[in-house]
Amino acid sequence: MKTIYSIENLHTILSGRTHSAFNRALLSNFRKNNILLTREQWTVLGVLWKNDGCTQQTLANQTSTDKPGITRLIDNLEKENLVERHPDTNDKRLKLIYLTPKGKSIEEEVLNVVNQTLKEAVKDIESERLQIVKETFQQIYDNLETKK
Amino acid sequence: MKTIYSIENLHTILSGRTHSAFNRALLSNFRKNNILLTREQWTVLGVLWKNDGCTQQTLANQTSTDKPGITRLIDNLEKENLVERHPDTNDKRLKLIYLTPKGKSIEEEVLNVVNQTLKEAVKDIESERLQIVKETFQQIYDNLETKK
DNA sequence: ATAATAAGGTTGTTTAAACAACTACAAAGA
DNA sequence: TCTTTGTAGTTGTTTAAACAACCTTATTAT
Repeated sequence: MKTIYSIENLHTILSGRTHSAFNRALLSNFRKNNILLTREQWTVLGVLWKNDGCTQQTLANQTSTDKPGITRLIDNLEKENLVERHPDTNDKRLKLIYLTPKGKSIEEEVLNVVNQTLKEAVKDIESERLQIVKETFQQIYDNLETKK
Repeated sequence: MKTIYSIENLHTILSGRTHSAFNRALLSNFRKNNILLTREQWTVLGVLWKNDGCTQQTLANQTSTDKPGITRLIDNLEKENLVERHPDTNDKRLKLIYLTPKGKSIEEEVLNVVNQTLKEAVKDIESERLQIVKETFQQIYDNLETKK
């Protein structure tokens, strides 16, 4: 069983250490700007800012969160008055999630902080290398998910 | 404010989607082999297999887990009879974590499943590109952590 | 038309991440 | 010596990940 790369280094990549660091940095930058959101909550809002009024299932698909996760994220976003659940009148199974005025109003501020944090993260890294990272991560994701 | 790469794609990388997929795949492969461990528990055991009897603080440093996290991981590993806490006689603050015979015995089996899962993950990906991913992730991690 | 199947959401449970607050002990300084 | 400071570990809380079980409503098949 020949090993052409270091398994340990690989595991370090996939273990989520850098992902956690990004999460911490983003949360810290949110707090500095008095934004009381988590990364996951922001991700949900990010979908809604482009596609207001979509279903929870759509949110689940577009954020790679499972259905129970979306239920709880929406619960918390509702408590903060950022979104509202509107039952669909045609299909009573569906709940359409709409941004409140408050939810709409924070878009620019939040995106600024997100972009700023991403810039910090990739400081001094060539875009060609980022492109390779992006493609490789997509391929790893496909390798792991499509075989099921 | 010029954007030379897609912020959205970047966020997808750093959001942890691929990391979660790897976690799921590893857990699934563990279950198929009747190994009742999580990725985090395995990571702790991985340190102990090389450095049995180290302190919880060492485990925290080497696994990028915070101290409360290690406390609970060790709690669970102790319940499964995989490790034991031994208070240090010289420095009464320290607790040295030792593998039990059971904890030692599963090393080969667990590492086989981990390696197998890593191979699935990076199937058909050139090692040069993995190297770039590794280096880039290290740099992102440094960018985010060293500025604090 | 009715039964079976599928889809959308919710609830419950375990494990982990992050952070604050705390206890116990050790080391350093006055 | 005694006080201060630092280190190691624990407990508590909120949020999220994963997964199973469940309820309700739609759709499909017979």
